[in-house]
Amino acid sequence: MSNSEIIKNVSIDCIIYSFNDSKLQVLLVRHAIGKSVGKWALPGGYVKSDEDIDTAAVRTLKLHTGLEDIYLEQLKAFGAVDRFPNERVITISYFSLVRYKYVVLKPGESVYEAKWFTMDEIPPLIFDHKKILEFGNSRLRHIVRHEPIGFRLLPEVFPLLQLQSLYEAILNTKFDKPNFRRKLLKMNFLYDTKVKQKNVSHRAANLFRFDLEAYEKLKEKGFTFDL
Amino acid sequence: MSNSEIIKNVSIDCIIYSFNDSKLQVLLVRHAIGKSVGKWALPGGYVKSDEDIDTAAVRTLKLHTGLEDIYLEQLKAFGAVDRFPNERVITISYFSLVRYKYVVLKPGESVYEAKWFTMDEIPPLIFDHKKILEFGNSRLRHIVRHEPIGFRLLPEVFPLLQLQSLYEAILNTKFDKPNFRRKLLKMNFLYDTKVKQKNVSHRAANLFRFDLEAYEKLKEKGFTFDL
DNA sequence: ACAAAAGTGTTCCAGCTACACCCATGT
DNA sequence: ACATGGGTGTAGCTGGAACACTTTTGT
Repeated sequence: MSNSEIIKNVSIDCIIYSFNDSKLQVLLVRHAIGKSVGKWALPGGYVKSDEDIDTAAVRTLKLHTGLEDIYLEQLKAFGAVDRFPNERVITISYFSLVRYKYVVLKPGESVYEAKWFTMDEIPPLIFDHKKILEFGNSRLRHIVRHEPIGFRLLPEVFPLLQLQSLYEAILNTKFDKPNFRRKLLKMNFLYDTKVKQKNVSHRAANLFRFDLEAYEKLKEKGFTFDL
Repeated sequence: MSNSEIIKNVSIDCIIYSFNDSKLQVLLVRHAIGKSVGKWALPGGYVKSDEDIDTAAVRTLKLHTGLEDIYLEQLKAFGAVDRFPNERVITISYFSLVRYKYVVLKPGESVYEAKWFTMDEIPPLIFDHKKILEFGNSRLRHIVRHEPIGFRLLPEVFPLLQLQSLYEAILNTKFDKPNFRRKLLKMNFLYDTKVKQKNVSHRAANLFRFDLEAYEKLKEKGFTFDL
């Protein structure tokens, strides 16, 4: 335990998304202490006086998922006077995309259960966490169409159809398979590993990898991802 | 002066944009009291314990511009440990678009000068305000292409070419006049008032008005503005 | 008459949509 | 053999880019 103080008025909450079983999932925890014992909430915590807010978010994320070096972006600060009972706490929300299989759920301090939920299973949440989650969802839908971040939810190599289902699930649409394929390949940041799927009861697909470096170069040249 | 307390660890800073003389401008103020006397800064202030953060932003905006009911959106929280000297202050930045001619600059309390600057005239700023401003600029460039908010910087009625110059200035590009015109008109949220410009030494242009209601309806139907 | 900006018309072409079709692999 | 998804080809349409052209107003 660090010996540094916390800032009483500022907290962090993280929306942690993953993709499994063809569905978008979000990580929730049940509080083991404090006013909200037993209730579900977004994983969160306070900011320490000697750490940056981004560092606090990384710490929170690691605490609940064991993961570091993850896509993590600030979402929005929520600061209604009455959002937190009795005290004034402004929360800064973050959102994060993780690869489902890499996460080993381990309830951290002050939490006795951590669990993935699909969007139609979300239980009642404490405070304004439902609002935060909804805000995150709409941001996710937006950003996923304008930046190639969907890859962060998939294994490092993946068949194209899996990428397509991911987008279909998040955006709630259908894409034409041949056209989706061509469109993405033409963007030139998907590297064909030439490795094929194993043990599938149909023709094995080639596995692709997202080439971040190639994407960065394209972006410098004015390319913008748009789906 | 309100009798409510302020939250010591949380401040608000506003990036207030306007458009004049074919250029994007931003409002800066010079501090009259405190550690940064005489230095230029983004207009800001503290959050009171009995007001929402959005309310604090609206209050700050009104203090410096006299304006209410303005486009104002949260940008991002900045919370590096060392961003503020000696104390720990996390700031929540907002950005706002106003109509230049509606603003009467009146230095408020604790500020002895308020002034518009174009982007290539920005003086040194206190703390991390330069970083905040740059973040705001890139957000502005992004949002302006994906939501029709450019109108907030223009008079309520405007000729199309003025809209085009606005976009050209913000995005630093050139558009083809006929094509720009057709593209925007086809979107069906510009209402032709049929009123013409006066006293211009060339054919008078029709003045248009942004029809928010029409735009909202289009959005519901899945339309997305893209420039 | 001329300058300057408003506004219209039209050609050409890239890129997207829609859909038909063939390929590979496990049961 | 057939079901399932992988992957290619292509005809047709749409919308945007480029640019020529006409119109209106003030000096």
